[in-house]
Amino acid sequence: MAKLVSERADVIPALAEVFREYGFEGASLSLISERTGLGKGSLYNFFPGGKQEMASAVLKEIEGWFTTRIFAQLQWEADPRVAIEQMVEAVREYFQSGRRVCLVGAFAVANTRDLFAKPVRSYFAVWQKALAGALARAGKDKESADQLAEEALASIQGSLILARALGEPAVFERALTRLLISLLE
Amino acid sequence: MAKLVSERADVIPALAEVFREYGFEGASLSLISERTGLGKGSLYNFFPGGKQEMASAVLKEIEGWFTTRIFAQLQWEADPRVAIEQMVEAVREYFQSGRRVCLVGAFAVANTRDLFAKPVRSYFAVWQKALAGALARAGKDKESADQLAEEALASIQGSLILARALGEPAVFERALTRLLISLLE
DNA sequence: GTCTATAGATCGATAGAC
DNA sequence: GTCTATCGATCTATAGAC
Repeated sequence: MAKLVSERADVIPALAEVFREYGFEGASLSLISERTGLGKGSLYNFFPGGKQEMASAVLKEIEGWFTTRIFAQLQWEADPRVAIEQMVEAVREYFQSGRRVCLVGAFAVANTRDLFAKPVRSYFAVWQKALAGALARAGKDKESADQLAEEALASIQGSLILARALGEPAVFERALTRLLISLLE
Repeated sequence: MAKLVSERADVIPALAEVFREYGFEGASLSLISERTGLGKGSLYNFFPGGKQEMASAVLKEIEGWFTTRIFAQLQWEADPRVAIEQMVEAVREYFQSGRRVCLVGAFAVANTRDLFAKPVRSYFAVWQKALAGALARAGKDKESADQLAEEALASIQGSLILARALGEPAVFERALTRLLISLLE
């Protein structure tokens, strides 16, 4: 055991960072090779489908992270208010207080959007449904739960963009603070 | 007069559409040539700085559109509530009810972000300031005006992403409806 | 399994005929 | 001023040595 990089899963975090920083098209194979420390041969050994399979693997890992850390709590945590608080904290941590861009959001508007339309759609749809469910269990009627969840996701995505555009991560922090209040009131 | 395409300004709308659809890197010169109907020679005659100058020209035109149609009203319209209503309508129209992506937002998170950081920052900063000013004139205190304006921009950007990701332009429409209410209440 | 070398295509940009 | 032809660089992906 204790191998540094010898399994497919080991390179995915590095892949994710490269795609986040450079986007799908901007992340060239030479750059990926450099940042993962793997030659192109090794990369194609792990991902026979090439760059597209690498990006798909990253999206799958992201979906896994959110499922474990956020969606599952929203669905199964006994106290939905606690689950919502944990969601906001996990989101703050994941996006590094507004310094990290959302790869799924970026893929949603990029020109490569059709390549990843299904996982992108699923990511937001599952999140919206899980959050709306928790809000409903917290006492909201179905209609406003659906609407609040939709607003929440849009607020997270929008404040990430605004924070990045203005060079002010605090915009993201403020949005999360308001979000917590509006979801729990 | 009545020339079809014989001035620099005539090709900018087509350029804007290509950049919106394919992003900066995805918009290749061959594609741009095809969509504008101009050979590369002509393109470089209009834009000696190449693709980067084309994108800058597009950003400048976008800034001009928003300045005329939105920012100016927010600043100078006698009734700030009327200006805000007009803003929401202009935004709905501009983004084609959620079917059109925001190029400035896309440039803010793309890997080319440093290339256009200044105009991107300016676009959002000026908008936020103009909207906050109108809200203040409508009776809000400065602090909540600033915050509301920030929320509004994030909501527009976020709902555009969400609408695109889910394939549901209605998400954007709903966000605008809520926005109008929250800004005028 | 991992590397280097390179194929084959396309990129942004330029040169030169007209 | 607009085109075509083409440059050198870079891209994804593959082949083959080890």
